[in-house]
Amino acid sequence: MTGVEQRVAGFEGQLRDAGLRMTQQRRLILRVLAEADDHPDAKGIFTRAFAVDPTLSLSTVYRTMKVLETQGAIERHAFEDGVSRYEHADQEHHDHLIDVESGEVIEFSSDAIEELQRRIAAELGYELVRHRLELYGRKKRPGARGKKA
Amino acid sequence: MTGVEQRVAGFEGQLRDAGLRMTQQRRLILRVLAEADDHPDAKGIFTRAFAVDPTLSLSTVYRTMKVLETQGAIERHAFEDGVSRYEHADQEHHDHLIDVESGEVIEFSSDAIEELQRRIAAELGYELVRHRLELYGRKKRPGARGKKA
DNA sequence: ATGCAGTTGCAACACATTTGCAATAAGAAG
DNA sequence: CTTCTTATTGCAAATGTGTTGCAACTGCAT
Repeated sequence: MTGVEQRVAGFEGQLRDAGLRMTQQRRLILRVLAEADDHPDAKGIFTRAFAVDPTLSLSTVYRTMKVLETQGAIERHAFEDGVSRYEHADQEHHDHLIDVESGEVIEFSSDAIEELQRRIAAELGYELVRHRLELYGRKKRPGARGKKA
Repeated sequence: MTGVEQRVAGFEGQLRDAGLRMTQQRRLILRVLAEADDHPDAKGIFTRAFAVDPTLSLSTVYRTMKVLETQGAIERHAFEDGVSRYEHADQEHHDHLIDVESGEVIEFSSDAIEELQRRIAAELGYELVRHRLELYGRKKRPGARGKKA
């Protein structure tokens, strides 16, 4: 819902407040991230941005991701494929379900699970700081109900 | 509880059944894993085993871990530090809580959370294949109750 | 004791990510 | 609008974890 323009402008303000500069490459990367509706990795971001500005370098993408993560502007995830994937952080907390066949990433959130995790941590004598929850599943055919006959 | 000897012998049988050989280095690595009560990474396993047999090579550790994982003898985990960590698989399923201050890994299991995950996946139209759940927490001081005053 | 695979050690390689460094460009100041 | 300071960039080289080709070696079945 939030406009891409506003989102980029928001990031820009955040950077400036931290004494950092809003460069052409950061603006570009920010735009790519704001427009992404998936969870691209550094190379994916680089590819999309490179299409717009062929002078951009991959290391700048990595460095920018680090800066943005520090600023809390993006979130980094590492699913089972090992590489870091990113998404902008202007949305509420959610976890991920990964389709083991297609690799597609579906976002979901569950208050019940959040609460349960907090309780489990508490029972172990810990205060929950954060968590990582990834479900790996296979799409059920609409017709099939439960286990296959 | 299970004796280290029996555990190693068990692994040995598994390997043999799969037409694989029980070599000195595998025996050694198996022993290191059986004796480990933490979640060492390849280098950690190598270091412990190397202390016993200085002719062992790191690549053998990596190769052995792959074989053992395929045999279902060990489980591989990748926490936030990125490297693969291993533990023997002769125990029931459990998840991990990592102490953000000390890095200590605590194991736990919860039927409630397992069930909840299955239900969430089902609601999204997926059959849960596996999951990854890691809680990151800070130890509560015994005296403190809930949030600090 | 013998022979055929499965295994090993080593070095080279693969890949994601980081970093040193000189050149460049934000953006504050004048 | 020019100047100046220094954050930032591109490039190449370096890391770090994990993999692999290959010749030598060794389980283990016979």
